[in-house]
Amino acid sequence: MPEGPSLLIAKEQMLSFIGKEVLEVEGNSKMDIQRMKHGILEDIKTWGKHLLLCFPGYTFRIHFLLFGTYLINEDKKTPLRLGLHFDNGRINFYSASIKILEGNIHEHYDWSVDVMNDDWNEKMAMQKLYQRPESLICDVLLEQDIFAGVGNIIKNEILYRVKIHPEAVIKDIPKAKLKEIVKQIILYSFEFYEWKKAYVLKKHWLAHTKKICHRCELPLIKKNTGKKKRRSFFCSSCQKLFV
DNA sequence: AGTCATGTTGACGA
DNA sequence: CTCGTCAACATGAC
Repeated sequence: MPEGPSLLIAKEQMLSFIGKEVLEVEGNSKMDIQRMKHGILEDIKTWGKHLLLCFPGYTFRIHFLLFGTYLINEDKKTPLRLGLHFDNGRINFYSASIKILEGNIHEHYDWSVDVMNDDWNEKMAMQKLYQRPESLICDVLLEQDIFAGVGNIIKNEILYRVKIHPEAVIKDIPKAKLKEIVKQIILYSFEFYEWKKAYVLKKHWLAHTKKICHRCELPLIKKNTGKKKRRSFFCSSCQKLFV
């Protein structure tokens, strides 16, 4: 469920609950989820991979981690982490991480680092890249402080698109190319969003989980790369360490 | 059936 | 203090 575009879809599917009173709360979360009972859901926001249920004076932050899911007006067998009932339906969250953020939500988040947000600031992202010349591009793309919402799929797909090797060092990548990478992150994230909504996301993957490079027919390399050791799929012929 | 993965945090030791 | 490593959480696709 995780990457940023999926969170935006989740939010859209829950819009009808905004402005509604929470009539009943259930679930095995250790947080004080009963606090939401009789609360009015003021707004739903997303920041990167965070889904934010905003109430007056506090916000419940839902993070799906690797396995988290949600259902609207449906149940499944796995333990319910959090269920919210409204007069027009209900939301169930499973194996998600839940935290409470006190006070004004804007005090907690910098919206300009969220790649799906209208306030996304490309220049700030570029500056943060320049500040990390020794980092590998595969690590930096997953940094939520720089590219909130980018996950491993987006990482692999955009590096394949721009023909940059995941183990390329930032300082070896020309600024124009770095800028192209940052622009592709935004472009691809919105394509991801459209494809996911249409249930055709996987068939548009060019690199992630793929075995063959469709450009040169050579086998794609599968390797855990960088300090984060997350799996990368790449073509060692098409994708360059130095440009 | 066993492996592994769209993720993050916290503990621990060097 | 910072860095790297590891465990923990927990589900479903293959």
